[in-house]
This record gives sequence, structure tokens and C-alpha cells, in this order.
Amino acid sequence: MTNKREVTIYDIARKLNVSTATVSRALKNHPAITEKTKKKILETAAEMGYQMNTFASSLRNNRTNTLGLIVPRLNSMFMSDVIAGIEKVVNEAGYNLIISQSLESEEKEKVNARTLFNNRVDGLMVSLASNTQSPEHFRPFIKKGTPVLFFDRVADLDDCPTVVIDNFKAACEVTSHLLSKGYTNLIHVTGNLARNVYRDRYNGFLQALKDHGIDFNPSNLFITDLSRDAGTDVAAKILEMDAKPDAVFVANDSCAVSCMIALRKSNIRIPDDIAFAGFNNDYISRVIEPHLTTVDYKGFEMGQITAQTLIDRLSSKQGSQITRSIVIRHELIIRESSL
Amino acid sequence: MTNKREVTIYDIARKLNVSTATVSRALKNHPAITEKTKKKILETAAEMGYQMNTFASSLRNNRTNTLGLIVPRLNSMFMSDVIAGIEKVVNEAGYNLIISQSLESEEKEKVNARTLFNNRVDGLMVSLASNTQSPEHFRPFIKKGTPVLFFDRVADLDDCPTVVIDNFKAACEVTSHLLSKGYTNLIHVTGNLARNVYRDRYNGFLQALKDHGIDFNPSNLFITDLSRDAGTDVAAKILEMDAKPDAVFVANDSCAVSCMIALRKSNIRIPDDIAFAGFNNDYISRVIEPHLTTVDYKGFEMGQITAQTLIDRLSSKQGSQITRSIVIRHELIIRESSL
DNA sequence: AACAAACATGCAACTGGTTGCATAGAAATT
DNA sequence: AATTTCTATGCAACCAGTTGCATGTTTGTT
Repeated sequence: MTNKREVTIYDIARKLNVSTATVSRALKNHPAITEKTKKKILETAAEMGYQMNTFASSLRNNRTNTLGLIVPRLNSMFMSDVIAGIEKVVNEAGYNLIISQSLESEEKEKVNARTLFNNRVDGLMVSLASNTQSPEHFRPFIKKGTPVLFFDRVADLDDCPTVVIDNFKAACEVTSHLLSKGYTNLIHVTGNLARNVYRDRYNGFLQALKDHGIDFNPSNLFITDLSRDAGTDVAAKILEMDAKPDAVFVANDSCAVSCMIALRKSNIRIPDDIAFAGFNNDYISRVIEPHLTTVDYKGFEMGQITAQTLIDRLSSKQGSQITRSIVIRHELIIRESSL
Repeated sequence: MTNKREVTIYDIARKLNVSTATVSRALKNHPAITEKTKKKILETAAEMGYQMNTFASSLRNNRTNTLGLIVPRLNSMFMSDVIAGIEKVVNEAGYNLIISQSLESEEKEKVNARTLFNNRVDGLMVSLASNTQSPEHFRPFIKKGTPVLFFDRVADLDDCPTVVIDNFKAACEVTSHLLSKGYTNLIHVTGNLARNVYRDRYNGFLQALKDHGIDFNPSNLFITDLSRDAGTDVAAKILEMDAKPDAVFVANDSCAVSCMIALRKSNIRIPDDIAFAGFNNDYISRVIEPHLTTVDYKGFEMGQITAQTLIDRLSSKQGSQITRSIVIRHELIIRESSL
């Protein structure tokens, strides 16, 4: 355990016979310092292996240069892409990032929010847990003036900006596609309707049915946790139905896939007996046989935009931006499960 | 943007007519403070909404109560489980966690390491990027006395503890299983042999062949980046081979799956023409038809043990522990792809 | 040359919690 | 009652940058 003391601006100042104020300003590229002095200080700092102590800086500035991120889970390619996009922007802007996962639990989300609050992050990005009832645990940030920004699974909290896709339209497209292929007895499997993503998809689904003049039997709506087990359960219920559906629209791919697997085990043919559509374009949608019709949206792009919006807000002097909601594009991907 | 100043120990001290030293000690449950005083201070602190300023504390202590984590990617269920396990232990011990992904790039790993170093994490957990040549970028931590701990994809760096599975034995088991089913012309698809996981699996594979008295033709070893595209490429190469293999052992599931998909498109029957085995027990191994034989190991457990080992090291006074390597259990899971 | 304006640098207080050492008062001992 | 021992608390320096204001120096103007 070596114990060489850290190099401080005091050491640099002493060595060059200048004040710490000058060193501090030079290191931050303050305009009042001569180029010559700056150069000298920067060189000496590098030479001595100087590294700023961020705590002293944070203590004084009351800024941490750190952003917080809370996501439901870190286990999907989509989320990995989102985070890669966020990291790219965040690192280029010189911020650090603290990531935490709520594991779809409101309780854990609250704890995570509290931790990030205590860590005094300068800004927060959130995609809500599935079962979060109220976003009130984010209010302390807002009260303190720390910008909070939601993406994908968003909350309606004050004027927090949101980055989303048009879930309503996407679901409309999926449903219209199914109807256009001649399927008429549709069921919809989704998650907590308190989440915008599931509520909007459901409404889009209903809208498309309505547009085609088809009535929807509310018993054909399955509200689940969209887990793999839920997919298996839904399959069991479908098998028990007298009037079996001819198409199933599930609000995410992994649940759709487990449902398909369970049905196939009972010799249901897909899409001949029952067609399927999912949502997210997970890799498994291209692994399952038949490949799954789904909706693609770009995680990397969503991450970049989310982070950029937050950073813009942080660096603008007036907090008066009125960007409320950014909608990024999506794409319906038609595969064999619905042909 | 509300601007109520934060409550400090000075405010508490003033209100109760005690010194900040007493407040500080009371809040940290220092034995020198009377229960009565402690109680009074704790109550007042809660009442005033006091929140410790971690920067001031970190600045003084030169400790951050924060641990760093660098992983190759955040996109697998395995990694999500590892992180959940780490978070559980870390949070219970009152530490914070900064997570970053190297995206399998040594350069990004170096940048991440540097960032975490600058953030003065108290300890670091690492699973190496696939193409990392040398772990020297972690040496600054060691020099400074910050414990570094590797898991899964480990490095041999000084006396850093490691948490792994017995990749050699697991690969041996997989290979023996294939051989016992009568397959004799095996190929092995793996990643950078500089990574212990791939080197050990390869050696285990070789050992099993040797035990069964089978020679291995080095041209049947495919070193790739184990991506999905790599799986497709390998499939193309297999199709061009004169003496086609009768079994393929791939060092991860996602590459195995994409290879299987590509081969099936060319009407190769699995396992009749070619059997397959993967590694990791990703969900896709249960989605692909036929389901993929693979090796399971528990991410949550690995995460917990990794974090616990690090925290033990941090809280023990003597840095003299000699735990070098912890091996956790794995399990061969036989499915239809090799029957 | 005299004076003003512009510029570069330094002084010192400030951020908020921590801790070695000193001390006042209480408790224990004689 | 006097002295010693113990204990709870306070003092003040410390951690490492930051920044408003003061000051000294250079440059520009007439």
C-alpha cells in the first residue's frame, strides 16, 4: 500500500511561485489568465501528475458533474443500447454517470432515487418501474432544482421533459397489419396500464379495431407483468378458451415468445392457428420460429437524445426551455409470425 | 428552482448549543457521546431534514464510500443478475456503486478505469473486455492501495482476488457429453484466448478429447469475437468444409444460436447432422429450436460473492487476506441440440 | 508625460464535515 | 475534603479547490 500524497494545486503553485487562485483558474481555462502562464501551469500539472480532487470542487461548487440513471432492468439489448448512447453523450460532455436498476419494483426505485439524491447528482434520467404508482419520489429533485427527465416509460410530473416513441401509433400499425391479414379475433396481452407505454399501446390497439369497425371484448385484454411466466400463463388460458383468438398482440417480445413456445408445445400452429406480434425487436424475436413480427425502436438514439436534452438543460442559463416531449421514430417489422 | 440552503451540522450545533464536533460524532455514533446527547442530536437532525454532505466527508476522509464496476456489456440476463447481486451486497453495506460498460473495447475500458480512478472509488470490480491485452490500466488503483477484484473474465494482476467458475471442468463436461453421445468430429468456436474463460474452456475441450483418445485438428478451432455475426460466419465456413463436423461447441450461447439459425437455413438438421452446445444458459438457449445444451452458472451468486469479498477486504484492517480465487459452481444443462 | 482603461494575478474567506488534543466537570478514591 | 481518574465536550486545524474583490502592472489615449 503505497502512500504518496496526491499532488494538489498548492504543490503546483509553490513550484511555480504563483497563487493557488492562478493555478485553479489556469486549469479551468479562465480567460483572465495569460496564455503563457496557462501553458506553464498546464505543463507542470501534467508533469507532476496532478489530478483534480473532485470532492473539494464539488463541495465548493455544489455541483457534482454526475448524472443519475434509473432503469427497470439492465438485461436487454435495448437497455444496453440506451445506456451506450447515454454514456457517449455524457462522457463527451465531461459528466459522470451513476446507473441503477429498479428491478421493476417501486420500492427499489424509491431507494435508488434517494441514493442518487444523497449523491447530489446534477440531473436524473428515469425509465419507470412497471409497478410504480406515483412518481412523487422524484419531487425532491425538482424542488431542489435538479432536472429530471423521463424516457420510454415516462411520468407526468411537473414539466419534466420526456423522450418516447409514439406507442399509440405503433400499436395502431401493428393491429392494422394483423387486421389487414384477415385476423379478426384479436387478444392483447400487456402490462400495467398505469405505464404510458402499455396504456398507449392498448389505446392504439383499440383505435385500430375501431377504425376497422370491430368490437373488442374486454375479456380479451390480459393485464400481466409481461414476464416469461406470464406468457406461459396466457398460453394456458388461451388453450382453455372456447372461441380461440386468431391473433395475439403482446406488448413485449419476451412475453410473446414464451407464450408462443407454450402454445407450440400444445401443437398450436403459428401463424396458421394463431398469429403473433410483439414489441421491441429483441434478438429473440429473430430466434423464435416463426420469427416474430414486432416494433423496432433505436435504443442508442433514445439514449443519446435523452442525455443530450438533459445536458442542454443543465448548461443553459435560463431554465426556461419548454421542450416537453421528444418523440423518436419507430418501425413496424413484419415477420413470419403474422403472415 | 427553490433555493433553500442545505441544513449543515453547523445549523444543528447552533440550535442545540453544542459544537459541530459533538454533532459530527453523534451522527456517526461515536462512543464518547452520551446517549442522551446523541438522541437529542439525532432527533433534531431528522426534524431539520439534515442530510450529510458527502463531499465534505469524502474530502476529509479521502474515502468515497463508492465502489466501481466495469463490465463488458449490460445486455445479458447473466450480467443483470450479477449486478443485482452486487447491488444488494453493496447497498446493504452502505456503499454506492458506479457501473460502466467497456463494450468489449480495451480503449473504453481504459477510459472507464481512468474515470473511476478520478472519482476515487474505494474499490473496483472488473470483468475484462474481450480484447484487453494488458491489465496495466488497473495498476494505478493497486499502487494507491485501492483493492481491485476480477470476476468471470479475470486478469492475473498482482494479488487481486478473482471470482470465477471452473471453466476448464465445465468445458470438459460439455465435451465429454458430446463424445459420449457418439459425436467424434468436433469443432470449437471461441473468443480471444487471452481471456481466461475462453482459454480454460478450450483447454477443457482439448483435455476431454485427449481423455477419449481423439486427436484434434487445429483447423477445427475458430477464434472469433463470439458475436452473432461471428456465428453466421462460422456457419458459412462449416458449409464449405469437406469433412463437416458432427458437433460444434461454442463458448457462448448467442453465437451458438446465430450459427444454428444460419445452418438450419441451409437445411442442416440439428442435432442429426450437427449437434450443438453453448455456454451461459442465456434465455435464447431455451428459445432456439432445438433447445441448446449449455452450461449454467449463477450470476446473482457471483455478484454477491464478488461484492462481499471486496467489502470484506475494505473493512478488514490488515490488507493481509490471502483469498486468491473463489470458484463458484456451474451446471451442465443437456437439451435437445445434443441428443 | 500624465492619466485612464484594461488586464493579470494575489489575498483570503468560503464550502461542510472530521479528529487530535486540550479541558471542564463528574465520579471515584483515599 | 482533597486528590486522582474518567468522561463528555469543545477548540481549531485540516481536507483541496473556488471566487469576489483588491492590487499591481501593462497598454492605450490625448
